[in-house]
Amino acid sequence: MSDLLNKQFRNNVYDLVAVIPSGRVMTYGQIATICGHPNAARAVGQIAHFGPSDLPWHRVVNKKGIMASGFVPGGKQGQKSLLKDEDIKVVDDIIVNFRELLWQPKILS
DNA sequence: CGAGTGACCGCAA
DNA sequence: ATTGCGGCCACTC
Repeated sequence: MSDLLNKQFRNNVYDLVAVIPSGRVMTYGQIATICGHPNAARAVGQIAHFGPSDLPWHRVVNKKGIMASGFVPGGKQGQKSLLKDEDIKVVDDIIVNFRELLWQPKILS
């Protein structure tokens, strides 16, 4: 049972991250909340760390709008480049207009 | 099986 | 406003 729930949570996170459009960012807390675990932001980070690299983790940042990843291929440098490549301006590792770029999905289907 | 870690968040002093 | 602490969840040792 618990295993299934854990798996579901992971699957949810994967799905959500995979749906993040280019030029948009999302916070761990937001993802965790939408997944059904409001305070499982840390878990999202763990899933991101051990999860597949097929997903745009570089669009996932912490509540401060700072790139917490740094673990993505290329390190923070690559991360910043990727974000900039998507019209996301980053200054001092902080996303500009982060509030505006924050993508809020309309409830998981 | 038990304990520790971590790409976090929120609240209290 | 800033700093410190706890709590939650998943994964590894």
